[in-house]
Parts: sequence; structure tokens; C-alpha cells
Amino acid sequence: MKISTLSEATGLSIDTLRFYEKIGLIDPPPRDDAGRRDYPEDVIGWIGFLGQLNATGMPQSERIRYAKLRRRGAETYTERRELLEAHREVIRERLALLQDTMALMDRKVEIYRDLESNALIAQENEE
Amino acid sequence: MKISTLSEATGLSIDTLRFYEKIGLIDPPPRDDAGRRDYPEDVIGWIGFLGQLNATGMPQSERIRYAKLRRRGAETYTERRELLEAHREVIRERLALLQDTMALMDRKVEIYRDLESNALIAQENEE
DNA sequence: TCTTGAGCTGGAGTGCGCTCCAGCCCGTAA
DNA sequence: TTACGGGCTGGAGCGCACTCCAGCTCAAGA
Repeated sequence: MKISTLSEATGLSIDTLRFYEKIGLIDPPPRDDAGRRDYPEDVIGWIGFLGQLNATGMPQSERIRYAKLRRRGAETYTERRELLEAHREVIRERLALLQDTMALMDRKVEIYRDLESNALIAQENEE
Repeated sequence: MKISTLSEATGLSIDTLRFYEKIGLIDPPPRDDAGRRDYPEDVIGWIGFLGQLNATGMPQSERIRYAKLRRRGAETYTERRELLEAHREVIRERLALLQDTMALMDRKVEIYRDLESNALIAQENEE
């Protein structure tokens, strides 16, 4: 798969794909005769997983660490599991915070609705 | 309240408090005779609210917009409500993503556990 | 009186995570 | 055969959200 295809498939820009390779998030793919990257199909799944770690707040350094462990194969199962377990805790905390804030938004929205209708009534009384 | 007290109360650094004032997130507080900031008590609550918006992913520019609307008082109730409603939708999406990813972490952790015990069995069989 | 420390200002610097650019090579279609 | 589009490299630049710094003033305690 060419880099432009992968870019479309993943939503990452071509520059970002090359950048991810440079910092070690993606394995350097084989090249064709002209020296152009030729990605294996399964990199799409890996990039999707990286995207989820990213979107849930795992810092670059940790994603790189995970990618490096992955490259070392079976001997790093335990470390990888521990890393994901730690991230799960981060997610748990974020979930709690988001739920709190969601409830707060709900309350505030109601408060503003009340204030808006009071303002309206005040206006009517003026007429 | 002096800036050091506010810093301790909110967990924001003194530099960050001055920075927030500069960009319009916090109202410029009155000064004492020596020109030092003297914050009103209620700024703590406001900063806490800003913190929640921040931690749930509202960008600086939007927080500044909200702060400016707030300064204009009652005439901006509707705009403020709409802004919070929009943020509520962002939070909803993030919640969904976090929940998905949490489930994924659970599955992956289980997979790694299996792999680890299989590796152990293989090792035993070697002996 | 002197020293210490908290606070002040304007502006430079930082780390993260990309994003863009110049200048090059190469394969395909007209 | 030449023009074009896509890909390549190394390195510079960027936007966000702070963070740090030099050099100053001022108040209060020893």
C-alpha cells in the first residue's frame, strides 16, 4: 500500500505517517524499486489502535514505549499488559471527570434557561 | 487574597494566574497600595470551573470567549448557554470514545494474560 | 538601617505534536 | 521525450498553553 492510500485509510496526513515512522511509532515499511514506502495491510489496524490511545490521552512517549515493546515480541507481554492497565486507570479517572462535568453542563444550561426566561418576563413587564 | 494564596487554593502557578489575566480568562483584580493583586474570594470558584472546561478539552480560545461573555452580564445568557451546550456534545463524544477504549483495554489485557500463561506453559513443557 | 522575600512587568523560552518547505528522484501518460 | 504528479529527505516552523527570567519596587522583621 502506498503512503497516500494509507493516509486516506487512516486519516493521518502523509507527513504525520512519515513523522510516526521517524519517532518509532510505525515500523519502517519495505520500499519498492523506486525507494517508495510500501505498507503492509495490517498497519491500518495498528494505527487505529494508536489513534485510540492518542485520543484517550496517552502521551507520545508512552505510545512509543508500547511500540518498542511490541517490536520485541513475546518477551514483553507482561510489560505491555501493565502499560495498558495503567492507561486503563487514566481512562477511568477521565471518565469520572467527564461525567462530573457533563452533569455540571446540564445544571448550568438549566440555570441559563431560567435566567433567560426571567429576563424575558422582566422585559414583558416593562412594556 | 494575595496571588500566592490563590495559587495554593487553585493549584495553578502564580505565573499561570498572571497569564490567565493577561489573556482575559480572569478579571484583573483590584490592587493594594503597593500595586499587588488582591483577588476576591469568588475567583476560586471561577477558576475551578475553568479547570473543568480545560480538563474536558475546551480550547483556550473558547474559554476566553466564555469569559468575555460572562463579563458582559445578563445580555449574554443565551450565547453562554449555547456555548455550554456545544461543549456538552463534545463531552458526549469523548465519553463514548473513552468507554470504547476502556473496553478495548479490558480485552487487550485479557489477551495478554492468556499469552503470558501460554508462554509459561510452553516454558514448563521445555523443562 | 539593612536585608529578605514577595510581588511586579515585559518578553523570551519550552515541550508537545505535528506541519510545511526546498530541492531532489522517478514512473507514467500525452 | 517531456511534462506532471507523487514520493523522497533533512530540517525549519508552528500553535498551544504555559513557564521562566532579569531586573525592578516595596513592606516588614532583626
